[in-house]
Amino acid sequence: MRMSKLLLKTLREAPSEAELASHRLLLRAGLVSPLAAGLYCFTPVGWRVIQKIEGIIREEMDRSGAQEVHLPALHPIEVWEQSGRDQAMGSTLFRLVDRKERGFALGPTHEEVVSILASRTIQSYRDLPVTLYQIQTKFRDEQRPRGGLIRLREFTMKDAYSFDTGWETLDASYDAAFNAYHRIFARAGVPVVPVAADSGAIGGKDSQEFIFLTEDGEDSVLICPGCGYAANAEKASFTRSPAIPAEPLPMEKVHTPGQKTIADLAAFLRVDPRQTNKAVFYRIDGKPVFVSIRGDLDVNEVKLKNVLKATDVEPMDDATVRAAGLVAGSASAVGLKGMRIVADTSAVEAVNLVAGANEPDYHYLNTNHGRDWQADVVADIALARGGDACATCGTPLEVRRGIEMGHVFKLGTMYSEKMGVYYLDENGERQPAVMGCYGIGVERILAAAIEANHDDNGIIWPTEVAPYDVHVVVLNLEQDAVAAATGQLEAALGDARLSVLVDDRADSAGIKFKDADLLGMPVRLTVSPRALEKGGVELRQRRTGETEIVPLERLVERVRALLGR
RNA sequence: CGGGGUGUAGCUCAGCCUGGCAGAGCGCUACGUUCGGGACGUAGAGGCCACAGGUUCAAAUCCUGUCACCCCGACCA
Repeated sequence: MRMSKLLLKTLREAPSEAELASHRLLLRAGLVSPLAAGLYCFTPVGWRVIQKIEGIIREEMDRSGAQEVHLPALHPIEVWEQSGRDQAMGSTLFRLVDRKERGFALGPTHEEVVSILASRTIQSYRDLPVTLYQIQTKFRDEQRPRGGLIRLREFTMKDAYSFDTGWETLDASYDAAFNAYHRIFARAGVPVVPVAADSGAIGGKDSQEFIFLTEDGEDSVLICPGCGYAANAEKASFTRSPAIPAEPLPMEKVHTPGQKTIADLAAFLRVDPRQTNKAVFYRIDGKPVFVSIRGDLDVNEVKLKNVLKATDVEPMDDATVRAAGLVAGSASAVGLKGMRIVADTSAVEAVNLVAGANEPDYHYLNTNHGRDWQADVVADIALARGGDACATCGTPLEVRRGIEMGHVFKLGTMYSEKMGVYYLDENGERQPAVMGCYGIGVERILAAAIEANHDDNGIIWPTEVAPYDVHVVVLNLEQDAVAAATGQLEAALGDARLSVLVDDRADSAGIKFKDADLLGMPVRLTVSPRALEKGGVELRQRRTGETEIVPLERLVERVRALLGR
């Protein structure tokens, strides 16, 4: 490709809207152009990278035994009603109506549709296992698109779905996808760590996210430097610091004027926060719920949601708090009636806790579960934080930020049953297929590849996703020797199936070099009178900055070696 | 949806406080000179100052409302 013909406009300065390095470089290098929040146009160079990434995904998915299909992005709404997820998805689902007033949705994911396809094509255990995948545009009306390509409203996902006869063989399908994912991210130049993830209310079993660790990430993960345990913030388990041991003492009411927070209360009474009982009010699926947890801990709303098998958890609004007779700052489960009480194990195991007296400016000393109050549900609903002890080895956990690049998930039979994916087993009995699902965000790989591979001058493409293998800077193209060498080199590289971008523009050398650095092809060649005098063309590696003069006849060999082909 | 910020040329921004001809740099077009790290000269093109309403002799500027975009939180690839 000759740059004089290429639709590409690089920018000297990045648009002010961009904060993430990847977002800035995507715009500066002219790879994308914004259309609206969460919607981007890809220019020819940007699109080449997307295609490279999709190519890697196809190769690795095919290699893992998965089969590519293509499903509609436009779904009759009935499909979503059948699974019940038109409710669960809520306003994330883009909805529309056709000319006959029939309801449709733009697919945010494809469990339902792939299940319908599977239900018609899978009949016998002999048809299983099978893994289907597609590379498809997804639509989600996100609450907040952000970070350039990190969070889009229209994006490309490689989504795969496995169908097995049982949980045991699902493990093999899951592992195959897991391994394919490692290879995909490695080839795309994106370092990832798998972390345990929440499997949600769908009732699945194992779930892991592939996280690209970066300070600018939107997710928090907890990682144990001791044993390698890693989980996202919602899922992470940890060992609570021990309760302060004591013999139960009689409950006692004390005056605590103005003490509303745990910190104030603990200081006022000169007790450890672990010696207090924190009260948090929620509205869960429309009903008030009282949550009790030891004062030094916080509530993990995802764990809470899962424990109650709820779909909607939100803090209780002030009006409801008042209507329920709760006294914010002095509330506790002691004597509480009229709502469900959920307690973290910490609040139940500790002895002699300070708790609210449900009366302004008064608290009780020495409250004890079982004697003074009774939880309806006791469970692990505590949020892991940095510094908390690893549940496995006790080492303090570290908090890291990251971006979710992929997600693998053992779904089980929920969709099979709702969408009717049944097979006949060896005994002729009808069984639901056991499913798994596996997603990768294509644009996110592009963004993360840049995030992980750039310097102050621009992008440094990992060789497998670079839009072109070689960037040729031509200086003094008007000189016959330079023009001849350029043509010769272009042909030789082309014959060797290497893709080449030739900067034949009538711009100054400085502009061309700056653009070459910004665009980030792994190998830059400079064809110029000066280089030709030295016996060849100048080869510069983008990543290291090393330069060398390479004779034309040895060029292909040298470039191949550098690219690893 | 809550909180914060920004809307002026393709991009970065000044002008707004204190109302009075719409500006600079970069980019773009033409010609000439340059030609190994974002060159120079000359001449140009390019604007509904986000939108709507109001105040005023007069609004980019003051007031009200709306919209869009970005950032921080709850959701996800």
